Amino acid sequence: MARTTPQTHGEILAAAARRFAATGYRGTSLQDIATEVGCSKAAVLYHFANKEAILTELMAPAIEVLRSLDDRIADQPGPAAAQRVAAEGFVDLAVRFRGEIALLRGEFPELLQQPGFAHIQQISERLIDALAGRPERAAARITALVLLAGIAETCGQFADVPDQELGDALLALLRRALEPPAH
Amino acid sequence: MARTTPQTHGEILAAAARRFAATGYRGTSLQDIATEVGCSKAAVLYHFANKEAILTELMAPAIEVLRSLDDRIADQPGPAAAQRVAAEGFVDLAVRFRGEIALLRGEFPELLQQPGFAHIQQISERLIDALAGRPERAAARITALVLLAGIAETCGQFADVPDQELGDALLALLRRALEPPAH
DNA sequence: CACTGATCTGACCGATCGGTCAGCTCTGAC
DNA sequence: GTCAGAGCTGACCGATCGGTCAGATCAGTG
Repeated sequence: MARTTPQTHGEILAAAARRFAATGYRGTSLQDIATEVGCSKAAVLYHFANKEAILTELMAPAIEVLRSLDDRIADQPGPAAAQRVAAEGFVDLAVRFRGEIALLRGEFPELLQQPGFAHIQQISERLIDALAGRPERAAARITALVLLAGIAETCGQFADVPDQELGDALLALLRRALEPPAH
Repeated sequence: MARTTPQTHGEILAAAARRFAATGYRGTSLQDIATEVGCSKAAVLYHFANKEAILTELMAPAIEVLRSLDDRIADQPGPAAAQRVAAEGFVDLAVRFRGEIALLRGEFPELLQQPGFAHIQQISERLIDALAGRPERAAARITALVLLAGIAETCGQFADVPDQELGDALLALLRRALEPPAH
């Protein structure tokens, strides 16, 4: 019965990803994950300090890319370049990590308030400003927020669309919808 | 101590709306609502059959408008007219009921699967097809879904924006972003 | 006055949650 | 052969959840 394999850690991650995608983070219990893996709930908590640690590890790669996108946007010389980099970078992020993003489906607000994700909210703010181009205009901010939230909320549903096709469609949408920055 | 007023029903509804808006449907317990009202949890369940019944009653007006919009879309002679009616009707719905929609923030997927909201999902499907204009094209469907989800997810955050301004911004966004139907 | 029905309460229920803990088993090093 | 430690288990914990129930309170009616 006892597992001699130290790969349980990875199996738990994979099982958690499947369960989170199916029923959400809150809607998935540690027992659900344990059952999917075929081990006890205590075994899950042997490999991870707590439930949030599983989510944090699953999201780590996506968060790292988001953080580097934030840096790249800050390095741009002007709002026009920042908007272009933000749009392309965010679409790339959404397409590449749409599986991971889907795990958070419908739980962004709550999860972003957890201690481990506090800085994500600030990055999102800057991303919205960059996308808006003219963040002082309410309409521009509304546009950027709708598009950001819409892509984040739905990209996980397009698991069967090829990366290239999805990326092209989203980028075309952003180019049509976003308002160009001033001057 | 005992309330002689039969207006508790309304007070519970108002309190539930506040709590749902603050912490979401799942994140709000019957005890939370009772505390906000200043009565016992049992009193809440005296006025409502169960927790879902509170949400159902809160959402009833918005759902009724959504249903009538669905009918109006079906009555249109062609895809171009259907797209126009869908866009204008959905924006109007989102603006007028952005308070109610905010209650569902981040819980659409789970809540739509509850028995009382089963038909909403089918209406949403038809709304997306109408907005897409050319639903046979993947890119058009992606665009429509992103915009629909984005507006639904964010409109509750614009409580301080006047109806007119928010409606204009959203409608302008849809007109820029949606692809015209074939003919 | 007695009675009724609407309103509301506190105590309680079973289920489930995230998390803890003592201890078992097996493997590899010495 | 012995021992340490990694991996894992089942039993258990306190908290919280939605929901139930018997009964208290009170207004209105006759």
